Amino acid sequence: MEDSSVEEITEELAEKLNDEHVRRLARLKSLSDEGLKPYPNDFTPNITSAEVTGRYEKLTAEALAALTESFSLAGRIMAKRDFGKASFIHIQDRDGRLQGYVKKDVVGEEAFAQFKKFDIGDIVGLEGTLFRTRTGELTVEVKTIRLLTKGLHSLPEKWHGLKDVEARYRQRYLDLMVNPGVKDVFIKRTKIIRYLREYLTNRSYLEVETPMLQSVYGGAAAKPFTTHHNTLGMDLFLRIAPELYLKRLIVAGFERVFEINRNFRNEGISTQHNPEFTMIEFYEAYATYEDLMDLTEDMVCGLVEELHGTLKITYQGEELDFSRPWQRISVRDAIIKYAEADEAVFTDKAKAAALAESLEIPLHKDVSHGKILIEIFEKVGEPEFKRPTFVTGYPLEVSPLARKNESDPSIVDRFEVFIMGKEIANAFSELNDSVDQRERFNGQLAEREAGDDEAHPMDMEYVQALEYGMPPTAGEGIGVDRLVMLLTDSPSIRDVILFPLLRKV
RNA sequence: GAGCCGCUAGCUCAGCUGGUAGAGCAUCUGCCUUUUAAGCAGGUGGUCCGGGGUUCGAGCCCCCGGCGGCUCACCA
Repeated sequence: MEDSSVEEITEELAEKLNDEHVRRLARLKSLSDEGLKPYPNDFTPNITSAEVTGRYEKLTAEALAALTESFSLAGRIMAKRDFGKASFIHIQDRDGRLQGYVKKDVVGEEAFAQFKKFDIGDIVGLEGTLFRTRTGELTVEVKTIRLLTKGLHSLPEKWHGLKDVEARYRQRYLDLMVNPGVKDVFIKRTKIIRYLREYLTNRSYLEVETPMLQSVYGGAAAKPFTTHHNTLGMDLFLRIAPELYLKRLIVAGFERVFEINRNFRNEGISTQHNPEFTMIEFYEAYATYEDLMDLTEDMVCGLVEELHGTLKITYQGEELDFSRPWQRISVRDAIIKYAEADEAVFTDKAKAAALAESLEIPLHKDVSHGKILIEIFEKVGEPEFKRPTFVTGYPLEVSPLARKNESDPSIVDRFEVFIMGKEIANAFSELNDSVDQRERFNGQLAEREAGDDEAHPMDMEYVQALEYGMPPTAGEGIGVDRLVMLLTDSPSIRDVILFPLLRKV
C-alpha cells in the first residue's frame, strides 16, 4: 500500500519516455523504496513567500539573526544550485519566490541524501528560520525539507521561459508557472471583473444567471453553436447573448439586473475573437442610453484609475487617455467626416450602395439601407476612434431591439464605445413597445430570407413578455475580454483567456 | 476561407550551395557549505511536425497533409 502509486520502470516503459522522465521516475521510486510517502498530503504551510518578504525584507542581517521564529512554506522548486554539502533553492508559491539554503549539517545526513534526489519542478514543503546571505538576499535556513509532489518533467528554460506560442496556450499551466507577467494578467482580469461586479452591486443591481442553453437564441447578430439534449430529444443553441432573458427579468420587476458570463458565437477566430467570450450585460429600468453613457464613463474611468492609478495608460506603445468627457460622434457625422460622403447617402439607398462599392465593401442582395450605412461606418469610422469614443445614431434596421429616436425614426437611441479602434461596449434604450418589437422581428425575418443569416430570429415568448409591460429601460453589454486586453496591454484575446480554443492535436 | 511565416534535444535557438545533427540552459559523473543565468572539467540525450517524391545522398529541393502565429475577410 505504501508505494502502490509508484510505477515500476520496465524496459518497455523506459523506451517510450525520454531520459529525463525515466530518471525522475527512478528517483521517485528510490525515495519511495527508502520509505518516503510519494504523495503525502499532511503538510500545511503557515506563511507564503510574499508574506515573508513583506514582513521581513527590511530587517537587517543582525535583526534577522536575532529572530527565532520558524516558518513553514510550500512551493515548487524553480532553481537549485548545489555546492556538494549545501544547496540554494528557490521555491515558488502562489504569490512569489523565496530562497532556501539547505545545509547538510543542519538537515542531517539522511535528509540531505534524500534532498539530493529532489529536482527542479518538484513541490516541497520546508521549515526554517530567516537570515540574510552575504549578497543580501532574504533566505530561509532550512531545518527540514520534504518532497510533497514529484515533478516528472524538466521545466522550460529558466532564462528564456516558454516562448512557443502554441505550447503556451496548450500547456497554459507551464506558461503561468515560468513566464513572469502572465499570472499578473489573469490576476488583473479577476480584479477587473470584481470591480465591475462591485460597481453595479453598489448601485443596487442584482447579479443573475440566465440560460446558456436556449431553444431560441437572440440578443445579437451572430451565428450560434448548436447542440442536442438527448432525453428531451431537442436541438438547442448555446446563447449568443443573455439580453432577452435579462429583459424578461426587468419585466418581472427586478428593475436593475446584470450578468457576467460567457457567450458563444460560431464565427471566425482572430486576435479579437474567441468562440466563447465573456460579456457583462446590465439593464436599468427608468434609465436612458444617455444615462448609461455617464455610467460607462464613470465605471470605466474608476476601473482604470483603480488598476493603474491614472487615466493615461499605454496600449501597444500608444498612449491611451481615458480622461472625461469622452468624445461623442454620430454614425452620420462619422461617415460624412471619414468617408467624405455626401448627405444624400442617408436618404438615397442607391447612393449609399455606390459609396459602399467604391470602398470595396461586399454587399449581398436586398441589403437594407441602414445595414449599408453601418458597413460604411465600420470600414471608415471604427479605426479612427483610438481614444474612448461614444458613437450614437445607429440605423434602425441594424438595431432590432433598440428604441426608436423620437425626432428621427430612421435611427435608434443607441451608442457603442470604441477604444483603440475596437468595439468595447454596445448600449441602448430598450424597445418596450411589444407591437413595434413584433414588427422589427418580422423585418429581421425578411432580412434573413434575403440572405442575412445573422439577422435576429423571431422570439414570440419575448414579445409576449413585453406585452405584460416592460418599464422604460436602458441596457448595455461590455466585452470583458477586450476591456482586459486594453488594461493589460495584451495584443491578442488569447492572452487574456486562460485556455483559448485550439484545434485538437 | 485566402495569403505570408514558422515547426530541429525537455526548453531557447543555430544549421552555408543538398554531403550524413550542433550550442546554451536542463540533465548525468567528478570537485565544491553564502550562491543566484553559481563555477570548473568531462559525458548522455534527436520520429529534424507527418507522408510521398527527386537525388549516389534530403533538416535543406518538390508535392500532399497536420498544427500554430500574423495579415485580410466575417464578427464583439
